[in-house]
Amino acid sequence: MRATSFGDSGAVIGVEQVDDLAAFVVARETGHPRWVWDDTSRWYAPLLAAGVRVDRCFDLRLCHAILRSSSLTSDSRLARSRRGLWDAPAPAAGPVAAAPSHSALFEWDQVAAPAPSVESDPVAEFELQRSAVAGCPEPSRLGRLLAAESVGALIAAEMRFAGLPWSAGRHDAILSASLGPRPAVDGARPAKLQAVLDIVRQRLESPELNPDSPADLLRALGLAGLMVTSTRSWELATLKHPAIPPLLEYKKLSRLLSSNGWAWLDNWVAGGRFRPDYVPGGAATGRWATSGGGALQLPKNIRGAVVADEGWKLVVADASQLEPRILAAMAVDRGMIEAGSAGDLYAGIVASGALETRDQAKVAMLGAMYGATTGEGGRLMPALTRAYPRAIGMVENAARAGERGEVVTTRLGRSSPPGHDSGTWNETVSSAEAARARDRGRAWGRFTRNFIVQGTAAEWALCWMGSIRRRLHELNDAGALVDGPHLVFFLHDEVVVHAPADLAVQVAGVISDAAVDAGRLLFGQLPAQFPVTIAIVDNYGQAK
DNA sequence: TCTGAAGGCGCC
DNA sequence: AAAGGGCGCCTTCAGA
Repeated sequence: MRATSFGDSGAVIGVEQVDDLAAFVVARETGHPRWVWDDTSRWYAPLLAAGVRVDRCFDLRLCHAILRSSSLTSDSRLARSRRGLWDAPAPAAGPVAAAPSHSALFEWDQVAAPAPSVESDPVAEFELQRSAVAGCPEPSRLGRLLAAESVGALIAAEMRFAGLPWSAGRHDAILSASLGPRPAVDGARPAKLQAVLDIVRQRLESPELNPDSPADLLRALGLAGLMVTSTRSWELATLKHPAIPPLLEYKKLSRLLSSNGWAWLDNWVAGGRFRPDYVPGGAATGRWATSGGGALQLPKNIRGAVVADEGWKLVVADASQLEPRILAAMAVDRGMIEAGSAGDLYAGIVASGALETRDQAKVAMLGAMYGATTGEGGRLMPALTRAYPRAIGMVENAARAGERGEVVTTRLGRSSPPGHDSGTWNETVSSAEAARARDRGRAWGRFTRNFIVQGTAAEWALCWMGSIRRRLHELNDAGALVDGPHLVFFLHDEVVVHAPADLAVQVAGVISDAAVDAGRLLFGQLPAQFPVTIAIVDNYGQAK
């Protein structure tokens, strides 16, 4: 493979043939280059396997996706170019692969860019991206986003490499306690699940009932005189009938078995580690997704199986009330920022006299960010709007923009996907069609309303993690990644660090300091607080 | 027999 | 008690 070096002046310093990737990277890493590559996991996974860490990178595919749709770069050559190879979705990680045999690898400092040539050529793509950023109205903001997105990709690869410490024994104990022992035959119902089902069948007088089939269950409920339009748990819970409690219990247990039962354990845990396939930028808002293993839906009732190694601790941290705080800061709503300054934002809203109870404050804020129109959330909106016109005005504007088919943009510059075609609304003749078009428009408005908040919160989280990573590296700059404290889990506004016990308190400090860093990266000197709640525990189930 | 949609539910 | 945003995964079920 080939590597091209750029210098500060923007000139190409040299092009080299690379035979041993790991040795090549190790030799240059002391100069703190930024490694530019087409896909982080593809290049970094083999490096990690070879015991090599890198500080900084630039992930061309992830950054291309941001620049392709950002409203800040809509005039760029990149945004106007036809969709191509760089617009393809992330390749699935799969097993840790052998070193790639083609494409190119680059290091970069600060460069200016000549014109691109071949579409699939990473050098051309890199230069196209650099010119898009340089020519946009907010290059430093967008630059921070691209750096944050890229460091996220490094972290995703490192977390997959390190794995989440997982005790198969504890997991089995949790399953056995609620479901009964693992059945000898795969696919058979465990004893306790079967026992609960027997009671349901008996009380519904429906011995053949398949409780996993909504249609069949609906039929059986109807025959028992229970009129209900769906089999959702919350709807069933409103019914008074002796079959309902065991049925709800069955649903809970059955969910545990099918999603995180023994089959999941067999598939996803090996050598005491759970290694999810993280997909940075997997959601349109910039949130991560995962592919396989359902890592972002890890149920609370099995988190006790996440157990620190002997002599190690889990440092679990989550950002408190992140999204409303993000909204307050992006809108520069001084009143709402002030409400969050003493600790509990919702309590602060009550203290300001805007609403009566903490519960009201919470429901109203969620309603504002999600677009509640009815229910308590909808009813409380006028009071909330009076108290915090800037913050609420910001999400309202985002909603209206979405309804008009316009794009909205996060703090650092990630834009929403192209919206619905607002033109069809006026052109439709049938009133039913017009109503559908209006509903679609409003649904899109709820999406764009939430997009600016969720997307900016995702940016904050990336900056937070990036800073945690850098600070942890300072605690362990000589050893291998897993010899010192390292990130092992990320869940939108929550992180878990696996740390030697004697460093756990220091790690907690790192995580708090990093939250301050993240606030500054997004909002400068604005006095917005982003407090984190931290627990030092032996297993994840003990946190919160 | 395979595939995709729908119903449902776990997480934030 | 229920409603608003983002996801992934499991099961059933209808259609090719």
